Amino acid sequence: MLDVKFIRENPELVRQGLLNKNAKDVVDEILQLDDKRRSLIANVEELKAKKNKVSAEIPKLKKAGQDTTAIFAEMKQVGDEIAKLDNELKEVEESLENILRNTPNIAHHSVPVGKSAEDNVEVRRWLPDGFSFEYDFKILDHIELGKKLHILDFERGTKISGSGFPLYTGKGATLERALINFMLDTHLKNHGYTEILPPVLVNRESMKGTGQIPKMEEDMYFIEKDGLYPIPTAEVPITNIHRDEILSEKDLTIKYVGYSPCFRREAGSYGKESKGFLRVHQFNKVEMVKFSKPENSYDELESMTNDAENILKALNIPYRILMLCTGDLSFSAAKCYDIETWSPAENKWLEASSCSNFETFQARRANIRFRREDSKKVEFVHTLNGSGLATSRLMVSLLENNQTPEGKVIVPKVLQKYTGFEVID
RNA sequence: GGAGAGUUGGCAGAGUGGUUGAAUGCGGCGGUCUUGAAAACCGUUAAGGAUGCAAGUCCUUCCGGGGUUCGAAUCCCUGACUCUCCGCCA
Repeated sequence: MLDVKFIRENPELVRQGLLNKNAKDVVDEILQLDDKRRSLIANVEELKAKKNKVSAEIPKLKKAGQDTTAIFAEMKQVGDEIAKLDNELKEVEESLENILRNTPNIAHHSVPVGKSAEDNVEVRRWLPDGFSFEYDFKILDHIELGKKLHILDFERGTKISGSGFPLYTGKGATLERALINFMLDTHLKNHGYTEILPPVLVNRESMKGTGQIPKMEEDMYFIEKDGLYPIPTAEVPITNIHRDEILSEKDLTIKYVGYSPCFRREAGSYGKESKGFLRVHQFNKVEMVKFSKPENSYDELESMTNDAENILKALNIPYRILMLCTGDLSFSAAKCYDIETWSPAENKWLEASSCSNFETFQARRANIRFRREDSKKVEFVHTLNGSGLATSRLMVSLLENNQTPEGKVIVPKVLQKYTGFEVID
C-alpha cells in the first residue's frame, strides 16, 4: 500500500510510477478523497473536542445541584452531528482505502522502464563448465523422463486430485525431498537464515498483509467453512510473523527461510504452458524472507539473489538473471530479479525464482515497523522475499540437464548424500 | 462438538457508567550519588491521525464490529482468540 502522505507530496512522481507499471492513474482520485477526508476530520474533531469538554463539566454541575436538562439536549444534538460526520468520514476512508489497496507499488528508480516481459533486462548468466546448448543425443523432456524412470506420475496425480497435482513416486519422491533439504541446509549453514516451518492455512488478514488480497483473490484457494486460505507461497505466513509488531533496530536484518507446499488455482491458464510441471496447482518451495532497514534493503536484495544462485551453482544448473522492467513487476514489488533455469527439452529458460524488494509496501499493509536506536522513532521496515527455490520448476531443469544418452538421470553430487543413490535408472 | 471463565499499556495487574490514556509493580530510558558499578532516590517511558515553520494544540485507541447513554475500559448484542472441564482424536 502506498502512503497517502507520499502521494500528496509527490503526485507527479507517483503518477509516472503507476503509468510505468501499466497501472491506472488514480492519483487525482486519491487526492480528492484525501482532501475530503481531511476536511471532514477537521469538522468532526472540533465537535468531539466540544463534547469532551462539556462531558467533563457535567459531573461538577450535577454535584453543584444544577439543572442539566438543557445541556443534555444540546449535547444530544452534538452527538447526532458527530455520528453523521463520522459515517461520512468512514465512507470516504473506505473508498480511499479501497483504491489504495488496489493500487500497485511503484518501481525503484534503478528498474528499467518497459511494457512487458520483452523489456526485461538480462543481468548475467551462469553456465556450468563444459556446458553446451547443443546436444549430441535426443533430449527427453521431464515428462518423458518421469514416466520412463517411474519417478513422476502425472496421470495418477490427476486421478487423485485433478490436473496440476503432481505425484512423485520412488526415487522421484526421494529426489524431491533431497532437494528441499539441500536447499534449506545451504541457506541455514552458508547464508545465515533462521528456519521456519509455517502453517499452510492462513486467515484473511494475513493474505491482505502480503497483498494477495484483494487483487489476486481469484487465484487463491479458499476454505469457506473455516475462512482459511491455503497459502500460495510461504511468503504469506512468514512475512505475517511480524504483522502488527514494532521490531528492534538491532534485530534487523531478520532472515527467515522456510519450506512449504504452495497452492495456486491458476484460474483459466490451461494450455501448452501447463503440461507437466510447467504450471501446477500444488508445488514445493523453499522461501527466503527478510525484514530490513530501508537503507539496507537493496543490498539485501542482491545478497538474497546470490543466495538463490548459489543453490543452482551447486546443482550445476545453467541459469540467467533477469531484472524485471516496470511493466512486468508484480503488484507489490518495487524491484525484482527473476532467476530462470535452462530447459534443454523446452529449449527455453524457465522461471525458478523471483527475488523482490517490496520496500514499505507490504510493511504498511501488515503494519510491520521498527524503532530506531538513536531517535527512538518508529518506521516501517522493508520486506523482501525470494524463492530459494521452487522445486517443481527446478526439477524440470535438473532432470533434463542431468540425463544421459541412455535416458538415465545422474543425481548432482551435492544431493547424493541426501538421496542415498547416484543414478536414477 | 458441549459447558464455563477470560482478553486492559513492553510485561504483570487494578479499575463495573463521569477530569481514567488509564492506579500500582516490574522492565526500559535519563539523572543524583559513586573512581566505576550495584543499591537507594528523583524524573521519564504507547501508537496512529488532524493542524502548525516550530513549540504546541486537538482527536482516536482498554481484542474486532455494532448498540444503549449527555457521557462507555465499565452496560447490551455480535465476531475472533485464549484458558478450564467433558467428549472425540492423529
